[in-house]
Amino acid sequence: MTAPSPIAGLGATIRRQSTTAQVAAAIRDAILAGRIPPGTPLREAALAAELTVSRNTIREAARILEGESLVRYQMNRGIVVTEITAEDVRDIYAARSAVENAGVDALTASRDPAVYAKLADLVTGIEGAFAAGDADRVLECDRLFHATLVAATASRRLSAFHASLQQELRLALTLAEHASERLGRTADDHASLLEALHASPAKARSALGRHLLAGAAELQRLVDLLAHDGVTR
Amino acid sequence: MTAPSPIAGLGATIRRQSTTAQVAAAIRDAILAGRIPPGTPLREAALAAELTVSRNTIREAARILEGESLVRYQMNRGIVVTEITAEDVRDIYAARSAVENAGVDALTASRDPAVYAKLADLVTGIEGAFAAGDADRVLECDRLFHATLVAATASRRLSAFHASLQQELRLALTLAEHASERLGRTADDHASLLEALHASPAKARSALGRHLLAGAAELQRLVDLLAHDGVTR
DNA sequence: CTTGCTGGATTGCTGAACAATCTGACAATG
DNA sequence: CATTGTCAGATTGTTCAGCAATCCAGCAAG
Repeated sequence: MTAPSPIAGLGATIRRQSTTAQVAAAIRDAILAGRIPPGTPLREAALAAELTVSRNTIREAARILEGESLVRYQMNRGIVVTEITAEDVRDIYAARSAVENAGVDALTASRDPAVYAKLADLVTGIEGAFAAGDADRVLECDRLFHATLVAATASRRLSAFHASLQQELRLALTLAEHASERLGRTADDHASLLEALHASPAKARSALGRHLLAGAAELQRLVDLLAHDGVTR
Repeated sequence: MTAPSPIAGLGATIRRQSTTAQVAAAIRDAILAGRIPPGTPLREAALAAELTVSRNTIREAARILEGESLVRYQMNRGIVVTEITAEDVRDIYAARSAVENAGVDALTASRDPAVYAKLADLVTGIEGAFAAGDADRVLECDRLFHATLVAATASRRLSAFHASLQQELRLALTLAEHASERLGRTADDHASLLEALHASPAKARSALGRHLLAGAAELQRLVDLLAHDGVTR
């Protein structure tokens, strides 16, 4: 089954990235870091010049990002960074709920101690980062916590979908440069959530439901607020 | 909130499709219809000539299809129609199970009679199509049945994800030009599944689980079989 | 206050080009 | 005879210049 040359255990594979992929990554990073706010039209010529790359390459990269719904193509109007509405937030949280509940089912069925350990680590990670005032790391650990939960389903596609949902949420979060009150509750929530995961499936489900609902409500409020101020458009 | 010119109720919107979108649609159809079997490399120049379109346009379309995972890009080797493995089938059914269970939860919570009616219609549609020997329509109704179930969650993203999963499965099915035995059980399964949906959430979940598991097993067997014959590659 | 027009900006798509890379075959080598 | 080197042809990755269609803002006219 393996390759005919089991010479060395050099696990390192040479990674050649296409220019298109690099461009996509660059733009993605810029968007997720909030350097390009939602609603901004991306001028192809400008981007091409900026990245010293052909306009066609930009377009291909944009198609990729469109597939991740980070960006939308408007006919004859070009590329626009996706704007997240309160309705979108509701939808995303509904989807997350469905997917993460599957994770809960898988975990409470397998009771895999490795997963529980990882989750516990992440909870302490959140608490530590919060104490240190490192907002980015709090969010990162939060993301990983939920990703780990979904990973318990052992389905690559579910994990990918979930990652995409979290990426979209991050898009909304860029508007809200570190809402500190939100971070406060994050730590407590995850601790009690983990507790519920150790208890019964039913408790876990309802705890997760509450956790997500709270997050959704807060983010929705935020999005609505900023939409009224009309920073973009 | 509405447009400032509520003149007429002409619901028809002019639909201008980009060439890229049309090309993507054409290729997608060809793939899903089995006209281009999995594993086939798509030569850009040939496609461009065939569709009387520029090579760049083909590439953009391919990026779109890549996002739907109908096609993969291999560095310096170009576009290849995605091949589905038995492992993929397992993964897809796991994901479907998670998503459709969310549909079950939503439906058994709302008890929306409209949804039940639609599902009942589709079951009779399956039975009718099967009696008439119309395999395509059977599969179509099957798809719609499950899509309707997921639609009960009222989440656009969940529905989109589910549709994508079903599209991937269709990719595997092209190999198996109408496995007639499979169709036989489909009718019965859905009828009893609908019954369970009327009963309790728990019954519905387990019925759905059995239904999907059976489908997965059959399709996996099929894929493995065809993989050994090595029709492609 | 709507309509019509106009010029500049930008997109959608094309067609040609060229270097880098892959593929398969064939010769050379030990 | 299995491995390695070499070479030509095919194909991809990317660039470039260009043109028609479309959008947009502003301004003139009704």
